[in-house]
Amino acid sequence: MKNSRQNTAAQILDSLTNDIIQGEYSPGQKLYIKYLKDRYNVGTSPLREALSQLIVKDLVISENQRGFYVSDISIEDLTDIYQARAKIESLCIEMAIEKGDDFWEANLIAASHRLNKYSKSKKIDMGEWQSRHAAFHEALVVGCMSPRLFQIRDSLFEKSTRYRNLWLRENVTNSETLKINQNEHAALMILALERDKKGAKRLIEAHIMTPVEIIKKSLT
Amino acid sequence: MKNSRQNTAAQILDSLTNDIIQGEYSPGQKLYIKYLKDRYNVGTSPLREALSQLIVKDLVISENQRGFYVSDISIEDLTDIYQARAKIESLCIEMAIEKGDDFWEANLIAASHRLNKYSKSKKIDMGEWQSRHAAFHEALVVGCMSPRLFQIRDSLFEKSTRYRNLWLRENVTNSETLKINQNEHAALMILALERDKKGAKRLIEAHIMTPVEIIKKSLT
DNA sequence: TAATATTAAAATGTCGACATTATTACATTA
DNA sequence: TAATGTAATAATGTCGACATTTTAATATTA
Repeated sequence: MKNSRQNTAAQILDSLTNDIIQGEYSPGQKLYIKYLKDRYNVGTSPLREALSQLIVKDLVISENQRGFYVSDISIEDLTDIYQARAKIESLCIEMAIEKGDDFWEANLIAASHRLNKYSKSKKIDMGEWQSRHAAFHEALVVGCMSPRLFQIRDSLFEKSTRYRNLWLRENVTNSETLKINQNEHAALMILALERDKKGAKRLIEAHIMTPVEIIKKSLT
Repeated sequence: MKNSRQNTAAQILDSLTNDIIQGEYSPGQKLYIKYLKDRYNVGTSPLREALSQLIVKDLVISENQRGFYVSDISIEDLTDIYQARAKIESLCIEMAIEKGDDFWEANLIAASHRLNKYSKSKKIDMGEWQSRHAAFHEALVVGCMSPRLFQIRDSLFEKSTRYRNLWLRENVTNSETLKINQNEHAALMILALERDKKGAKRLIEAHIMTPVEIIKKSLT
């Protein structure tokens, strides 16, 4: 079976991206070509093509003749990424509130309901919760209708996920903070439906910045 | 002489990026591996590594077993990119106005002066003008102090440059529009120094969106 | 001993070869 | 003629080999 629509380079890119984000490789760690070839069972070319793409994605850095390294992390970078995320998300929501139509509203209400119901259920699978959580936030911004802004949003989210996961490694999710979170989500939806741009912007920025202080502590 | 701090892949990435942005290759054009190898005198590996990076930069797309193509352009993409640029630039200026200190102000005044003086000179070299123009806009936003937002700003600028250059191929720069432009620059600086966020945001967004309609016509 | 030089080992980056897949040109059939 | 099948040509994507450079280990000198 030599199938799969993707070529080896694309597959290895997915695996590597995931492994770096999940903290399988530590920040700053050297990525030896030979080791990676063995581990993922691939040849030099597709591996290096994947690493080249990871450089552009800021997950890997390289020095000529000195190889590849997982990108470093820092508190400055953490805050910068979250700050940028907050501002972009805020921008998307502002535009969504300006442009959003009935379908946007309906879809938002539905996504909110799905997240809300699941948050109150007895046994919570974190994967499922994250999926519904992401869907809710996407429903908020999708009305802004800008592919480029979504792309920027996604890439910033990917970068921030790395920090969040490094933090999750040591901390189990607190159900207390989950409830506060849930209230904010409800409030966000209402502000959006009321077309309250200022209020929605203020809240989403605070909402996104909330975990920063906690993650900061884990990093020191 | 086998020097240069960069490796072949990095060099070829620069050349290819430039050639695509300058319109050396047309949108949608197929990029044959063999042709590129001959043209840039490189082997398969570094070439494919560069092409892989160009995919992430949205300048190239690839289909498995069907090779690489220069990314297509469209009016929708043109407007989306410029719109996103306008919003990001606006965001950066807003943050710069909030955070900017005396040095930011001084540097802004200086950059404005350099652009202004050159714009009034008799013989204008377009390269030099663009350089001073870019420096002025950078002086405006640099106060926002966010590496990630700058990165986003740069990548969007690169993408928009492609459209602008495609347009410049057929149209010589109009000295009339240059003057209107120059007035806007002066106004921008004043608004920034007065810390008028709303005014500066409104103007910069309009300023960036100005060329869109003209480029649109060239594309049809 | 500390600093420098020398050698050995290891890792990187580039190339051309080759198997696989896609495309084109041509032939066959209805 | 149009549609389908077949052979040939061409292009892609992957691999391992190899030259070059870096790193580590060891020896030499002041």
